[in-house]
Amino acid sequence: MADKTKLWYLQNFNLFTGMEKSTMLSLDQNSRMQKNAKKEIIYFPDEPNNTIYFLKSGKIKISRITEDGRSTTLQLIGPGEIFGESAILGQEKHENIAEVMEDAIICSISKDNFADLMKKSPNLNLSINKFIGFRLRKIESQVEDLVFKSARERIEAFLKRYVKSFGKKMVDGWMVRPFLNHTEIAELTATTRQTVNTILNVLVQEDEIEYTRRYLRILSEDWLT
Amino acid sequence: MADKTKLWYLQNFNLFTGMEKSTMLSLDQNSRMQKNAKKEIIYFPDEPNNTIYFLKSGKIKISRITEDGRSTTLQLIGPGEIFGESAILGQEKHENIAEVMEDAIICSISKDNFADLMKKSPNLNLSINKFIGFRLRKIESQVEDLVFKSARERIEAFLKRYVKSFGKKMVDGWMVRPFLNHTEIAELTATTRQTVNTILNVLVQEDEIEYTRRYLRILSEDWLT
DNA sequence: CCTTTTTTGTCGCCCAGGCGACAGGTTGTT
DNA sequence: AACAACCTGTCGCCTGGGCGACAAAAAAGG
Repeated sequence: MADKTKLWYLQNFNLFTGMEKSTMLSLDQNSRMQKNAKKEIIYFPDEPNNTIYFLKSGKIKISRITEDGRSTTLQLIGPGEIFGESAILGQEKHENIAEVMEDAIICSISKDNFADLMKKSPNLNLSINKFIGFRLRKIESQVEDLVFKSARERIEAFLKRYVKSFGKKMVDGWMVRPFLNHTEIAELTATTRQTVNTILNVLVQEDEIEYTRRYLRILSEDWLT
Repeated sequence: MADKTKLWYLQNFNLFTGMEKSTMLSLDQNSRMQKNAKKEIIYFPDEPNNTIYFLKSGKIKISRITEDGRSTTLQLIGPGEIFGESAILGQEKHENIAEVMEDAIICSISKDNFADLMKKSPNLNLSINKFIGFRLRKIESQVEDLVFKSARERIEAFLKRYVKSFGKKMVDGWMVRPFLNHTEIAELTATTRQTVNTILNVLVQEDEIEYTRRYLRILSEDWLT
């Protein structure tokens, strides 16, 4: 379990540490920066898939939508992570939707340019492989959670991961701000808004957490493990 | 939908078509063959992860087990596919269990040798990337299914995929043999033995399928789409 | 401020499907 | 042929949690 939790925040390793100077340089030359505000969509399903994105700051939500409009979140992308990586995995069209959750600064590069870079830099290749490995394992454990865990367990597990990836350690526990609303948590945990609400309140009752619309605080360090 | 179904059998592309002769040769030299009977375990969770496997014939089940013994199947590997690929994705220990479901012939190569090969052969690298891409998308749609589909829908979807990947087209529909038992189907669809039993019988009533312990036949071509 | 929109909080209904239990079939073994 | 081991078929109970509905609170916008 300790190991499993590690997985979710280890991924924040910097993709470019130890990268050759030349690679960094040509990455710099071939990429472009953009700013995107909350709620903007970076890509839609069925759009051609030819760009890799690096998130400098903000948060991106990768999710799936059914024809009848229900939606579930597959990944939350944080600063230092990449997304749209399916382009280098030979996928022609997006199947997911990428939406900005918190104002973001994004750096992007065409898949062709990136493929060239990967050919030239074994280090980059290795890092990317590792990165994809993380992704794969994350989704596998998401399947495991869906199959074996109750709604409450999924929500708790999510809170822990979230606070570890995005929170700060304070004297009196861990703290994240801003925090998500109930609908967003529901989509992340495959539950409903109402259930999230109830369970969150139970956790408050039980003095595990403290939360408002602005922030979430985990009171006891122990609870995180 | 048509496209989504495609995904599940497209993966049977041969990893080595268009491979350089030299690569094939050194693959041949560095790999070794083994035969494994049904129920043998190829690897366990927590074992170090330093081999890539190619399945020549038979079937392998990749699954996860909880401490209390419940288990769910993540992937079924068929002839022509690889498994244990997480080794090249920087994972040190197995998290899944690989079990032989039908007597298998397996070819294996150490991850170090394989990494060397990949460095030398851009084609291999490309194929592997594609392959990993398929894996990733499969699991993503598995998450989608778990979240949005009913037990019946999941079982139906599974039958369709299964028969398309492993079945033969006959004059009077599609046919697979041997077929799985109810517990195995339950683990593949995240349901229970009893539910599988009931739904299978409903499908027989409705003249969609015909099945015995030995085989499964899909009666109407239409039903498959 | 006052109005509109977005979130949160709570209830009650309802049902898909998990689970135990047990009976009858089938297959493999010696 | 008889026994063991496994697989299929069926019932009935029981509950987690989805879903609609609506009220209260908070935030946003003018």
